[in-house]
Amino acid sequence: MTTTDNDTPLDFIRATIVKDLETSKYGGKVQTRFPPEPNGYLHIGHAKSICLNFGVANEFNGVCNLRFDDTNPSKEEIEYVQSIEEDVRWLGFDWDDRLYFASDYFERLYDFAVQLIKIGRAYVCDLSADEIRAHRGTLTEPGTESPYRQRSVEENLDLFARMRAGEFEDGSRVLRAKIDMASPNLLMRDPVMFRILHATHHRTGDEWCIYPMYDFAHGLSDSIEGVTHSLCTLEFENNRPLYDWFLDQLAVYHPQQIEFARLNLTHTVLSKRKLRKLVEQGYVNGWDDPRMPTLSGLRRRGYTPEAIRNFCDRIGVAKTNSVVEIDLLEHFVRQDLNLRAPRVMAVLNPLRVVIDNYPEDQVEELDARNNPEDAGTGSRKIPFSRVLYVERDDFLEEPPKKWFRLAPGREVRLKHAYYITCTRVVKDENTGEVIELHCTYDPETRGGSSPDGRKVRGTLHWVSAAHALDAEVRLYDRLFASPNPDDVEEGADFVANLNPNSVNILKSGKVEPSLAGALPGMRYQFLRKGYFCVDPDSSEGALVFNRTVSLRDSWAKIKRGLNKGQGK
RNA sequence: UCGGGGGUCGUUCAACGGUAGGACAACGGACUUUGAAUCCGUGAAUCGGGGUUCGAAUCCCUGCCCCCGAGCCA
Repeated sequence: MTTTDNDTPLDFIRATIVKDLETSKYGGKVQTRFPPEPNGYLHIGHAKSICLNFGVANEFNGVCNLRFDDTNPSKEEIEYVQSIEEDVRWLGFDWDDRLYFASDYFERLYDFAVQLIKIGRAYVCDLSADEIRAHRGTLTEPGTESPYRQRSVEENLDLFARMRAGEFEDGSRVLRAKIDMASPNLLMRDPVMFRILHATHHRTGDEWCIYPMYDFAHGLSDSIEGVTHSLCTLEFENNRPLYDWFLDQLAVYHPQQIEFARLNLTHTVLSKRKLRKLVEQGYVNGWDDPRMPTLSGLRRRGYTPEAIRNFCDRIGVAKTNSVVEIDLLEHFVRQDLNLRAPRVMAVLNPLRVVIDNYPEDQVEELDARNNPEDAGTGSRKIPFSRVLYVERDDFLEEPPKKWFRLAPGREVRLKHAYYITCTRVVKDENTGEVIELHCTYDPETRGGSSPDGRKVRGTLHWVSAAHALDAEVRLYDRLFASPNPDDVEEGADFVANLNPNSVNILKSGKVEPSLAGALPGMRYQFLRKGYFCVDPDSSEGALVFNRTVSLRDSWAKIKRGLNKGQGK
C-alpha cells in the first residue's frame, strides 16, 4: 500500500501529514521512528505505536527508523534490544539498514551541549538532586534560580569537560539548560541535560560517565536522523515546548512532535513497571508467558501478527484517553485464525465411549475436511474404531432444556463419522462418577448423514482411543479477573485482581493422530473448542498445546439464561 | 487550579455548519455435519447551561468532569 484510501477518514496524525505534504513543509518527505528504551519487552501497546510509525511511513512512501533510546545505562540491557528487534520483525515491519541508537549520538550530543553553554543557554549546576527539587518550586509557585546559574561560559566549559573526564562523583553536578525558573511548565525550569553516571553502558561500555537526559537526546536524535513527524504518547505533551526549545536554540533541523493516546486494554496491564513485577515476582512464567500482553507472550499464545495489526488499525489513533475492551483483540485473532487454522479433533477431558455394535477389530479411515472456510486445504483421513473418547462436557445424565448433546437415550452425530445413541452409563461404584458410556451406532449414517434424513441437532468431536495421541493442553484465560486491574481495595495493588484461573493445565488430552508431527508455533482449531497452538515446550511424543482463544460459545450463554431462569 | 490536553452508543473510532455512521459487545432470527463461521435484523450516544445560525457534535460564552506535569526515568 502506497496511497491512502480516500474513503476511510484519516486520523488526526495522518491528516496533519497530508497537510504537511500539501504545503511541502518537509519537502514532501515523511520519516518516522519507533524509539523504544531497551529496558523491557515490547507489549501490545507498543504494537500500536509500531503500526502507526511504520504504517504511516509505508503509506506515504516514507521510511521509519528503529532507534533505541538508550540514554540510561543503569536500566538497559542487551537482552531487551534483541527481543525488541525480534518482536518488531515478527509484527511484520522492516527498518532495513536504519537501526540506530541514541548512544551512537553521544559525541554529537556532547558537542550540542557545549554549543548551548557557549551561547549562554546551559550551565553546570552543583546543587544536589534534593536542592534542585527544592528550587524547582511547585505547580502553583515559581521556582528559584540556582546560585550556579550565572557561572561564566569559560567555567561552565571547564566544568562540563571535567564532568566528562570523570573528575566528579555521581550526582555531584549536572548540566542544566538555562530557560525560565518561573515557567508555568515545570519542565522548562532549567531542566537537567546531562547527569554523571559512572555506569557501564551496554554499547559504549565505560567510554562515558555522563549521559544525556531524554528531553535533550530525543529531539536532537530526531533532528540528526531527519525525522519529520516524531510521534509519541500523550504524557509527553508537556515535553513538547522543551523539545522545540533545544532545537530552536541550536538552530538545527526541526521535526515536529505529535502526541497520541497510548493503548489501554481491559483485563491486563500495560505498564513496564507492572509487567516487570509480574515476571520478577513469579506471578507469571517469564516475559513470554502466554498470559502476558507482551508481543512474545501473545506470539507464544498463538496470536498472529496479522491479528495484532488488524487490531491496531481498528482501534484508531486519537488524543482521547481510552481503554479498549480485550474482546476486540480476541475478535481479531478469531477472525484471522478462522480463515487459516486447520480443523482438527482434540478431546480435552476424555470420556470413554464403547460402540457396542461396532466390530471389535475394525478400523475405518474417514474423510475429514481440513478447513471448511478454505476448500483448497482439502481433507485428511481419521481413524474410527469401537472405542472412542468424547468430551466429558458433552455428556449429561440429566440434561437441561435445549441440550442437544449426549445423554441417556439421545442420538448425536460424531463429526465426520456416524450417529450414535447412548444406551448405557457406567459409573464408578464408589464415587458415582461417570467413567464410560456404551452406545450403538447406525451403520447407515457413515460420513455423518442418514439416508432417511432424520435430524440430529448435536454434533460432537471425538477421537479413536487406540489411535489418539496424548497431549498436554494449557487453557489460558484473561490474566486479570477485573476489567481494570487497578480497581482494588484500599491498600491492595493490582496483583489482587489476578485471575486465579488464568491458566488451567490439562494433562490427559487426546488428539487425533494427524497431529503427530505438529511443531512449535503451528496453529489449529480444535473443533468446537477454540484455537490452539503448539508450545515450544512441546516435543514429538509429548505434545503441548496452548489455547489462544476459545470459540465463541452460545451454549454458555443459553446455559446462563437457563440458570437465571431457575434462580440459580 | 498554575500550565498543558481531553469529554460522541456499553467500548472504540468517525462525522470538520447540513439525515450522528462503522467496528466490537449486547439482543433477536435464518442457516449449519463445529451451539463455530456466515447471513439478516433490533436496541444503543453528542457532559450540563446559555448564545450565534434557517440549521450546531462541530462556532462563541460559561460551568462540570477526566488525564498529564514538581526523576539527575523515558
